[in-house]
Amino acid sequence: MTQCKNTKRDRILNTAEELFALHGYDGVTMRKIASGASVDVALASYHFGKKLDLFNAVFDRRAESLNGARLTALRLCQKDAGKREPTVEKIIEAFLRPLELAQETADPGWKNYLSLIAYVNNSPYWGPLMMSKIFDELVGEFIAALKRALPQAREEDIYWCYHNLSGALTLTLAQTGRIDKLSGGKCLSSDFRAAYDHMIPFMAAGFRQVCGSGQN
Amino acid sequence: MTQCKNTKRDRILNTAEELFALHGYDGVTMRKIASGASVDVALASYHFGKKLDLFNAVFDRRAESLNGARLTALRLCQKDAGKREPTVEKIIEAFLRPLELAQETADPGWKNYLSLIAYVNNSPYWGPLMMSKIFDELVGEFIAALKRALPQAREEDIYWCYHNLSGALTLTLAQTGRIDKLSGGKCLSSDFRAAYDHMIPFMAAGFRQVCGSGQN
DNA sequence: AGATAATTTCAACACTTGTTGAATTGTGCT
DNA sequence: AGCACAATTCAACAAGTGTTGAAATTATCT
Repeated sequence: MTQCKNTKRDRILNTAEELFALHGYDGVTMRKIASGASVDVALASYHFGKKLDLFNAVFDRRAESLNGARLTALRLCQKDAGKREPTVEKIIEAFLRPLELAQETADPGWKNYLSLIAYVNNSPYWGPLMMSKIFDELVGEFIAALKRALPQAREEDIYWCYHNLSGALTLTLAQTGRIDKLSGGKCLSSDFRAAYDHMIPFMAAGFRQVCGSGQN
Repeated sequence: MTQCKNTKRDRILNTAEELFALHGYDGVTMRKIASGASVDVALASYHFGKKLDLFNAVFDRRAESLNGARLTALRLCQKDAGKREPTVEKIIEAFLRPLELAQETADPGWKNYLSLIAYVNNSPYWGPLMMSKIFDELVGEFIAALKRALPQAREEDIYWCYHNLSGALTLTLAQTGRIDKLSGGKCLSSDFRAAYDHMIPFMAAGFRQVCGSGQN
């Protein structure tokens, strides 16, 4: 767990994380970051170099921890399944639940971080530059597991289904609050539990529909 | 259909559309727009006022046309269903197919516009400001239809399912090309037909799973 | 053709941007 | 204490920002 030291260096990272998630890379200035962190402008450059380097530092900071948690969840559900392959539902749950946990932490940094991931993943400019280096390996593991759970599926179908999953997840991470208004308050973007409790069976059913439903 | 006059005014709109979709509001300068449109900087201000007004003009330009097409598709599938309610699948298809058509137009403006919609919809800052005024009414129609098609569903479940649909759609519109790399070229973001052909049954199955499956 | 209005360019404004080098303060070590 | 080094601030830079008013050009109409 990334602890929340109150050094100026970490305050810069936290503020940058929050502002980049809300306004995107170009919508944030070094001065706003510095001001939000109650720090001189030059200090951010001193610690991180160029603005782009700071952006990358924010992006990388929680990556290992997050990937570790998700991979552990996958390994665990594979262990639970014994010799058989885990269910599609279990695999998807392993993919998603660690995010719910992160978002529910008291530290708002994780919420901001995941919102930043959503921003990057949905951006035609940043997506191709940033997503692969951090997430491709992990996603590959999950896709491999899904292929084994759906052995009769065509490979491309798996990828299209994953694309749907990734999109729904991305919008959830973004925390736009749109569903709050649409539903008239009946649903809340901040109710992560409800979001994932609905997403998991929804996505599992979609996978089975498109990829042919064996017993998994 | 918004025609593609080559007036300088329209060139400004088209270039702004393209750049806003790619880099977001703050990632684009009036000068880059002007330069891309081979036009003086001051002309954009002359025609549209402030930068934010230009952004709104781009956002509004194709809205009516798009909403009209989607509503027509909904009405048509309702007509086809006669006295019964249309299938969940048919409703979702009416929601999505007009977008595919738009993206497949020769004019790249529609692709850019929908990518811009994706940017706005996924942004915690812009989403709440811009999405409602244009899309709430239309979305309300579709959700009402889905409620009737799934009469035993709890209202909140419908909204959560719609949220999943909206997220997957958003990532598709964004055109990040991420699936291209992930799948090693087996899937292409630019293959809109394949994207929607997979999305429709996937989403319908998700809705039925979460919202209880009557005969619709 | 000539008058009027719409369009387009030019030049400039006040302000903000990221970044840097020098100066200052703080910290840890012996 | 004194020294080395990291952390932090200050001041300033050249470049880029949105916006505007006046001038110049083009279109429109009688």
